[in-house]
Amino acid sequence: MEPLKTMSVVTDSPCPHRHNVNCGDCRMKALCLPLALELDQVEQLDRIIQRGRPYQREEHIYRAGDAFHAVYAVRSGAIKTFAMTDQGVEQVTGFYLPGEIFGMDGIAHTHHISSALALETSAVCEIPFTRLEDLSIALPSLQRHFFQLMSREIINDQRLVALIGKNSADERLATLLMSISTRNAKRNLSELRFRLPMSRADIGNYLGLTVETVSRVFSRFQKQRLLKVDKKEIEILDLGGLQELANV
Amino acid sequence: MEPLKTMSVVTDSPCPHRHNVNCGDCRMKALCLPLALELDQVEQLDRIIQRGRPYQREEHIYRAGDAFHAVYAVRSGAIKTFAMTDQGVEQVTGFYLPGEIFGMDGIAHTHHISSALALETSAVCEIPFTRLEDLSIALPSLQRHFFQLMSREIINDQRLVALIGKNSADERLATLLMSISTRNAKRNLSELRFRLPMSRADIGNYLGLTVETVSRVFSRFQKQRLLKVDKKEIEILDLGGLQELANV
DNA sequence: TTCGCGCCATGACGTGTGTCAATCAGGGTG
DNA sequence: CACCCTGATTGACACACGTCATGGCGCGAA
Repeated sequence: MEPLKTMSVVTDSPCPHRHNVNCGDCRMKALCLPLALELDQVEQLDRIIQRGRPYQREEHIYRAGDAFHAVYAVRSGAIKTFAMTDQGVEQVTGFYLPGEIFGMDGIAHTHHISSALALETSAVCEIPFTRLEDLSIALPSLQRHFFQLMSREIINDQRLVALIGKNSADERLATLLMSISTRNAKRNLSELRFRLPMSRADIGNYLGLTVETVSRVFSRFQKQRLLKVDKKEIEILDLGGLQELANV
Repeated sequence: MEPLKTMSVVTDSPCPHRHNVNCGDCRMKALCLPLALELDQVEQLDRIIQRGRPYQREEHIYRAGDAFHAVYAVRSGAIKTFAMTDQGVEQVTGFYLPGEIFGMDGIAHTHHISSALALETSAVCEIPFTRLEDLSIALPSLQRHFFQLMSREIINDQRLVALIGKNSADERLATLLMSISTRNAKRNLSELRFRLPMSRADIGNYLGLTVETVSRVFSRFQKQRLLKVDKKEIEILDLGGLQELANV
């Protein structure tokens, strides 16, 4: 057996969840807010960002009804956001991976209308919103970058509407898998082998399908030699075939 | 026959599409961008807004591929926005009524990725985006207001995802009708009688349904005495019943 | 007027996905 | 070890909605 890779969270370099990392040193800086900023501007942003201890699996970052005061960036792990319809039905609204921003739907109101929880142990940067607003006035490129981030969120949601409204179960799941694959590639992880952080139920909820259908599609994809599936471990055997199914 | 009501667009008071109206006099100012601004700030905003001649039915405000340089506010009429999937399938992404802002999905890129066209004769305010950004730096309340507008767009899209992913055809159409009804009420129009500006095909496309299903649901709603339907003219007979079906 | 064309409505039929139920594997606990 | 519990898989069946086809209505053109 090879030596243990990470003994504890206190180990200072290789632990992905350590929280004493500033933006300049963060592995995700190329994907995240600092993208459009000069070095000294990144330092200004850095000073307003708050980093707490990592969240454990199933722990909430915020809940619907909480006062809204920040947006969040994922540094490690995976986050799911979801809303409740007034009949008490959960609606998963998104899965967020390292380098991605979530919580922007809270800006419209004084309180969150959706919730966010960690799907696995996750480190999260908290960006107090009023201070981000102030800084955006001082740094026009930050303002622009944040407008663009929100616009991208709108585009993503619209694509999801199209996906759910017009595509079959196979196409929906293929699209989600391709999305995770390409997002992994951006983070220099394998685009062919990865572990899904969310349950089948979450996937179904997100894609407008039942758990049973999600399960059947996974089985079908295995029979067609598109995937190798072992619980949450996914290996893409035929990226081209999956891409063709996916709604790009 | 009674006297003609509006002889021409030059008539200065009752024509809903006239374009020589500034924000301060606009009937929609309570719903639109100026909402959060002081009087002198509204004047500043007013100076950057461009108002052209009204758009005719089926005329494009912008097309996918056009350079992005502005967001838009509807002053009269009705606008539909839509994207094309790369297989050439149209996806209607929204219907916009007077006082509402559209085009925010273009901010993320240098070019529009969706298109917008007038469903009927419509007057539209064009808000050049770089000037809006500049002004947002000078007027923090404008920056905040615009962040909130975009956030609201995100929330709307997420609700649409839930609607399409989890609700029946009846519930989807009821929700759209209730949405139009309440938006009409905000504009001091009747919430019980209105004319749908879009075709059955547009409704179906937006809600992830076929034209035939939309047609059948309208018929069903008439049999159940929820609605009176005459082509595009809608009269809501049982607002409570419709509300109950709607996903609020 | 008559023709043609969109748009809408309605019926017959097929099917993809939901529903319900049974079973299984894995992980935690006593 | 047995036990339970949650998540996942698989099968049988039902049904809501899509598909295909027909026909009507209203409107503009000739």
